[in-house]
Formats: sequence, structure tokens, C-alpha cells
Amino acid sequence: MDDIEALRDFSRFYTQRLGLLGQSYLGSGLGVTEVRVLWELAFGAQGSAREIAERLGLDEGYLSRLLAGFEKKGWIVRAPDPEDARRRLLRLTGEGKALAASHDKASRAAVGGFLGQMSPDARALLGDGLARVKQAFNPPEACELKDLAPGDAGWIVERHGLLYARDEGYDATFEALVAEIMADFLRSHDPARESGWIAWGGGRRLGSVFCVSRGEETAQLRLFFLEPEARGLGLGRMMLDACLTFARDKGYRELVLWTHESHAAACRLYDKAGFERIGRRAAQEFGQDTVIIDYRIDL
Amino acid sequence: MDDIEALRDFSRFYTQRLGLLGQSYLGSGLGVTEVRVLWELAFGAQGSAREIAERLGLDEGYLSRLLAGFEKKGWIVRAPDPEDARRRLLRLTGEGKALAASHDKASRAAVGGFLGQMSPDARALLGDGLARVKQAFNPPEACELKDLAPGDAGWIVERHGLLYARDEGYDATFEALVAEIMADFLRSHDPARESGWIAWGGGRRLGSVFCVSRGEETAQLRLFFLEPEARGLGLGRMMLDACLTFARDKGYRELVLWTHESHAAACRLYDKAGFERIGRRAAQEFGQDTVIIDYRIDL
DNA sequence: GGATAATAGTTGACGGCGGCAAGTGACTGG
DNA sequence: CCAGTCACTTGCCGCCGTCAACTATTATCC
Repeated sequence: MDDIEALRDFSRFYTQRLGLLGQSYLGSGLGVTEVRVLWELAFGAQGSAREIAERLGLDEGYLSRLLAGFEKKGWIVRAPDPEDARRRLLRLTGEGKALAASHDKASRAAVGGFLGQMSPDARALLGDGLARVKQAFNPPEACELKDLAPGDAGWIVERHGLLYARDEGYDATFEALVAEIMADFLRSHDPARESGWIAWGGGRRLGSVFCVSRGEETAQLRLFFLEPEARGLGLGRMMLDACLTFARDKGYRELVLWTHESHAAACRLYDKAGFERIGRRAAQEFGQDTVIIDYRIDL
Repeated sequence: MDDIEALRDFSRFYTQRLGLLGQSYLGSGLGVTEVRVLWELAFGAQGSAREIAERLGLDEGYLSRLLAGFEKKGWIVRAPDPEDARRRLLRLTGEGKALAASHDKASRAAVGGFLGQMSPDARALLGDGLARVKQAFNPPEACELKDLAPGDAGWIVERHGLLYARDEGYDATFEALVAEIMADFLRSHDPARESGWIAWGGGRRLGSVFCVSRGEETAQLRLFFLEPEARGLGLGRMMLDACLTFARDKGYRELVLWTHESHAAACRLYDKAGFERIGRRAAQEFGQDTVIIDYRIDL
């Protein structure tokens, strides 16, 4: 099954199994669209009817009627806009807010009941899948660095192994090297002077960075990685800064690292952050000819 | 954001961004429901109107009218069922089949165009996410064993690290041990007499199993793992059999393995497969008191 | 075997969803 | 000041889908 077929299949599956869920207009006597509009009024960005219609993909005429109905029921007031007499400012009344809140609560309960029937494993799998689908369309804006948790080290090995094989043609010995580095780190790193982090964003691991000791005064940055979809968004810079801050706090005087010349984006990042290139050496590693660049920076 | 909120959020997102896609009734002049019915007639299991109504969640009366329309347009014929005069056998005409096929093609093209705008990375992420969501509801029925590919070793480390920490309370040294085992295997296993496999099902990795040498005549089974959602479906037995077959083919005379007594399901599997318990020893490992069972079987 | 219930399907009535297009008053740019 | 645009409204209408009544057939139970 190719990915076109996979998406079509999922779409059929979704409309059958999950379609009813999100709206969960059950019991409220409200239609699906009414609920969506109400939700937009209550929790979405403030805006004119025009904007709401656009956001929800509704016909303006239809929305106008819906809003008239809302007003008649006392859920909203439509006051003339002093700045533009064509527009009308939409505002929920107390009653409207209460309705939105109660509906929100009911919907939460319905979804909770649905999830409650699933096993914890299936729920975890579902959450994981949803996060991925969503990120495929909305790149993450921010990420948070967290200390290594169980499974993180393996994830680092996997992503390094897969992406360096795909993008650089490295063979399996590279994945083995990363696995060994991680095994060493897990077993015998010095928590007082060394640390590793996973960048989390949108419910998913997006990258990794490690700061380890190369002597009393020298720290080394290793295993700096970002998922391809998360590159070019400034997350790398944030991770690098976090690592520099850690190294300074721990009393190191300089930080070194090496990377491959072919990683243009990474090299640009280090150059811009004030690192200086202190070496350039050719090497044959992992079944490929590579050029390694050594960097350092004063802390 | 907890998982209830995540699902609600996804649902909103889906109706906005992807809702139109699946149906893709664009241009055909057909309504969403008509397309679904047509699809069911063309590609779904054969059945009465009643069954189709049930499968698609439609009102019988409404469906009856739809089918009458289809017949009038020459897409289907409704012949009386010789076995049950209440029923009518539904069959697509040549014209109906052609319509379904052309619509299927158009829909494929529409989805393809949509996916074509995405980056390959995003597409991969999407496919991965969809597979997970779907498996959260439909457990995989079958799996296929594949040789180790880039990233697989890391995945094994991750899953062992995460699940043994969660279920058994093991500390990080367990993940380190698995990482080291994988590093050794990748670097220096004997491809002629040793192998490792990943079980794939539903577009996802579901488990792992390895067969390695412990001398000329003795093979060892290691890193036997199945995702929790994929347990109890007979996949484990299939993987075990594949490993036994491999060991026999390579000329080993016996296969040994050890596991923890707390893995009731795994122990049952080995017992049922004809393994004999040759040892039972207490050990303190990975921050926990454990009981290890040694197994062996003649090949 | 006959009353009764269940099943497959049809039909009419009806309400709500939502698209389309014409219309109204207000703003904007030349 | 006039044409064009914009935010919104309104009337019209078709489609989607529900409900309930109805027919014809089959299954069930005593």
C-alpha cells in the first residue's frame, strides 16, 4: 500500500470510526456546525463573521443565519462596530459562555469515555500517531529540553542510524558507534558535569544534544540532532544555547565539537554562534569518504 | 495537553484540513454518501442493502432511495433473490463499474496532488502517524519478518529500554546493555550463522528476534520482543518458529535462551513450543531482584 | 399449522444543512 | 463622485438524512 492509498484508507476509516467523536454534539440539541461556530466564538481568536466563515469553511449566508439564531436565543450579541459600520462585533453573552463551557465539558467526557475503553497501550499508540499526523502538517514552533528518560537513548540510536544511512550513505557501523556511545553514557556519565537532553515538541521527540567532559576545562558537544521536519525553525539554536549555558554553569572554559563538512546547516549554525574552526581532516568512516571539521568556542 | 484533549484537537484539525479529502467527490456530480455507497458496491464485500446500510451507518429508507436512483441511472441492477424473495441482489452494471473506477482514479489523483505538495519528510511522518492511529484500533493480524535495516537496532534499544523500565522497573543500565548488545551485533556478527529480524505489521515495527551463535552446535535466541498491543495474537509463535527454522538450517543442534520468570506470556510460549527448563537462578540486575529461567530445545 | 414476530425493503412527509445569487448599506481608491 | 469592493443579509432551493407507516416475505413458537 503506497502512501496515497494509505491516506485514502485512513480517511475512510476515520469517517466511520472516529467521525462522530470530535463533534460530539450528542444531547445538546445542537448541530455539528453550530457547535463548531460556538467553539470558535468561545475559544478561537476574536473576529468578524467573515473570518469565522473563512476559518471554518462555511458559507457566509449560512453563518449569518446561524448567528441570527444564536442572538435570538441570547447566546451572543451583535453590536455595530464603531470603526466600520459594515461589520458587527460578535460577543458571547454570559449564557453563551456557559453553554460553550458545558458543551466543552460534555464533549470531553464523551471522548474520555471512548478512550477509556481502550487499553493504555493502544491509547499511547494513538496519541503518538496523532501527534505525528498533526506535525506532518503543522511544523512545531517550540520545543522543550528534557533530561534523558527510558527509551530516549534507543531513539537517538535509531534516528542517527536511519537518517545518516539515508542521507549520507553510512553503513551499519555508524549505528553501532552511536549505540556504543549511548551505552557508555548511560552507564558511566558524570551527572554533575555531563548531561544529555531530548528536545520535545508537539508531543514528539524532535532532537537530541549532549554535553560531555573532555577534561577539567573542556566540554564536548555530541549527538546534536534534529528531525528533518524540525530543521530551519530556530530550534537548533535554542538547543545549542542550552548546551552552552550548561557548560558555562559547570565551569568549563571551552567547548569543542566535530561535525561533517557535508552538514551545511549545522556548520552554518556553529559559525553563526561564534565557534571557530580549528581543524579540517579527511577521514574514511562508515563506508564513506568524509571531511570532518573541528570547532571550538570560549565559554 | 492530555490525551483526551489531544484527540479532540486532532478531530477539529482533521475536519478542517483533511475532511474534504477522503471523499473527494469533486467534479463527479455525486454526493459524499453516493460515493460511499458506490465504493461499497464496487470494492466492499457483496451484501444486501441492509448490510450496506449497517456498514455505512445509513438509514435504510434513504439508502433505498439512493439505490433506486442508481438503478434508474443504469449503474446497478436489483434482481430478486431466488433464495429469499424479500431481498434484492445488488450488482453493478458495466457502466456502474466504469463510474466507480473513474471516480476511484480521480480520488487517487486528488489525494496524490495533495500529498505531492508535502515534503518527503512530512509524508513519511504522516504515513507513520496514520499507521499508528489505525493500529491503535485494529490490531495487526499478520506480520512479516525482515532483516535488520538502518534504525532497527536503535528501535530495539528504545523499546526494550522504555517497556522494561515501565513494566519491570529496570533502570538505565538495562537500556545500556541492550545498546551494547546491538553495537556488538552490528559490528561483528557472523552473517552466515547469525541473524536478527524485525517483525513488521501494518506499516510498523512490532517486534524483534535474534539468533546468535554460542559455539559450534548451540544457538541462542535473544532480544525476543513484541509490542504490547501485538501480544496474544500468535505473532510470537510465528517469530519463534522462524528462529528455530533458521537455527536448524544453519546446522545448530540445540537452541538455548534465558528469560525472566515474570514474563508469564513468554514462558508459556517457550513451554508450549517444547522447550525444557534447565535452570532457575535469582539475580540482582538493573536495580531489581529478578528470577532468570534458562531454556533449551533440541533442534 | 396457524398466529405472531422479525426481516428486507419501499414510500411519503418533513426538517435541517448549506450552496447560490441577488441585494443593502458602508467603505475605498482613483 | 463614481466604480469597485467588502461585510453582511435574505430568499430560494436542492440535497441529506430521519421517522414512521406500510408491504411482502420468512422465521419462530406453541
